[in-house]
Formats: sequence, C-alpha cells, structure tokens
Amino acid sequence: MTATAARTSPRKRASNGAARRTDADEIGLDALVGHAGYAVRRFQIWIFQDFIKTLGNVDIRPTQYSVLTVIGANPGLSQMAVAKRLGIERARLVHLLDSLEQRKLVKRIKSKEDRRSHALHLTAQGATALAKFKRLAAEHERNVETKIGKENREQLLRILAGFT
Amino acid sequence: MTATAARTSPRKRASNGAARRTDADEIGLDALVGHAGYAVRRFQIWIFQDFIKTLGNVDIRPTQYSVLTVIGANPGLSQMAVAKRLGIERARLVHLLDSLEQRKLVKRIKSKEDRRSHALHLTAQGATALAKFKRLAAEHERNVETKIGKENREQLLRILAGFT
DNA sequence: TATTGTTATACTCTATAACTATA
DNA sequence: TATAGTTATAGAGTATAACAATA
Repeated sequence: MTATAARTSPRKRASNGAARRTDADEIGLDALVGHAGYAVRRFQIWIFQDFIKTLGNVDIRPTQYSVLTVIGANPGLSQMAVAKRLGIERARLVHLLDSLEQRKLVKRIKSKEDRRSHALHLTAQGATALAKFKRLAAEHERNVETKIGKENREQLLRILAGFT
Repeated sequence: MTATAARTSPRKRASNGAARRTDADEIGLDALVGHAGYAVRRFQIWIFQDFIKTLGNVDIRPTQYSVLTVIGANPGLSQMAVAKRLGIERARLVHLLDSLEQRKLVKRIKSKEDRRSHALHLTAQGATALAKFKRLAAEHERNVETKIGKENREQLLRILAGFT
C-alpha cells in the first residue's frame, strides 16, 4: 500500500512547546498500516499469549504442543522428520524433546533399521496428557473465535492453509 | 476444531520394519490443522523471512522498519510512546535506537518540557533512507500479494485491522 | 511516589558450526 | 561421503528487576 504511505503526512509534534499527545490511538502508523506482516505479527503475539495463558496450568507452550500433536498422530517418526515437518531446527528439537522426555510425555526409542535415529512415541501418560492439552487448545481456539469472529477465523484458516 | 482432532486416527509408523515415510507431505498434523495460531505462526515466519531478504541489501529488519516508520510519521515522540505504540519493551527499544543512532538514521534530542525524556527524530539521512526502505517494503508487500493472492491479502488486512 | 531512560539478567527462539556414531 | 542426533555459540526477541535523574 504505497499509496497510503505517500498520502500520509507527518503530524508535527515538536518538542519545543507543543502539547505532547502520546496516547496509542493518536500515534499514526503510516506505511505499517498497509503491511500484512505487521498485522500478522501483532495477531500472532496475541494468539500465542492467549495459548500460553489458556494452557498455563499444564505448562505447555505452542511449540511443545505442536511436537506432541505430530508425534501422537505419527508414532515412530524420527527427530529429523518431526523437525522438518514443523520447521524447527533439529538442534532445537533436541532440547524440546529432552524436556518432554523428562516430563515422561515422550520416549525416544532407538531404531533397529537405522541405528543413528530415534523413533519417537508418546508414553501412555503422554497420550492421556495430550488429550487434555487438546481440550484446552480447543478452548483457546474458541477464544480466537470470540476475538475475531467465527467467519473471520474460518477465512483466515482458508487463506493460510498453504503454510501449514 | 476438536471434531477434526477426534476424528483423525494415528497412522501407525512402527519402528520395527514398516517402511519409513518421512516426506513432509505424508506426515499428518492432526489437531494443528484446526488451529489458527499454527497457520498464523508459519505464515508470519515466511513473511518476515521475505521482508528480511527483500531489505537485505539495506540491512533493515521488520522491527527496525516499524520504529523508523513511526518516528518518521510522528516526529518528537518519546521512547516510551514509541515502545507502547509498537508493543516493544522500553528496555529493548534502547538497544534498537542505539543501533539506529549509530547508523545516523535517528537522533535523540533532550526534551525541554520533561528532561527525563528524549524526543525522537529522523536525521535528514534517515528520512532519505526511510523513503528507500518504504519502496523496498512495498516490493516485499507485492511478494506477499503474489504468494497468497490480492483478494486474500486484502481480506487478511481487514480481518486483522484491530491488532495494529 | 511515579515515570523515563538505562543497565543487567534470564529465558526463548533462530541460525550455524562442529563433533560422534552410524550409514 | 553423507546423515541423525548432539553440543556449543551467537544473535534476536521477550520478560523482569533495579537504578539514576527527573517529575
């Protein structure tokens, strides 16, 4: 939206005596208003904060939830496969799994086919816990729906389906 | 979308002899498919990477661009006001401004009204540079449009307008 | 007392590189 | 030689707390 940027003239806000108006509503964003990335980033921050809050009691963050969900749906995957599928660095997944394994939610099993790799599985406890996490995540999703509206949420999922 | 989650059955992927299929396309996401946050996060990563790449020659990242744009549109703002408006921690803005000031794009001017605060302005060089950054950011925005489509991008901006 | 800018610390996340053990 | 998992490091980004100067 370059047109918007070009049309917006700076509101003078001199430091030499003019009234300071610093309310968020009063401060223009200029070109940022036309940038999808800015809106998406702000929304993503809101949505993650709601997720973290809604799953606060069970201490599960979005990335942990995504790892558990993919392992639950695809038992036996290697770490590389999970990392690639979710766009996580394999080095980072090591620490994520260390934490989840310490909490007895996930287990690494040495593969007999390829002894370099680990087959990932949920523990029985992990499967039970994940069911609970999914209920809480669904509650979070209803918060999203309340925030932006049912129709808008569905449009959003449709528009961004290609990025999953 | 709990229904989706409940309906999806895990595809067995035993580590004891079954063929390993680890292509990203073949690995189900289960409940993640119904979560707006997951799609939004993946899209946000794509969009920031494209922004960073498109503005790579001028070495400007999304947060730096947002700070410069807001200062350009509202000269004389305090650091607190910029931080609040953009949702950046004031402690973090200090470092961002240190960097932008070293690059002679921004200057801090001691306020005469409130000697605790700094009025922020673009330098002449900063204003010229920002005009160039905006042209590159518009190019990035056209990449977004190419990626998701003109209509979808406009719908996205409309849906998320409340988060800016 | 409260606020602005600053410094400092810790933790998350991203991006690399290098090492080991296997293939 | 290439790959899977691991370890380590550095840079963003987020979240706090505390301090000096000023209100």
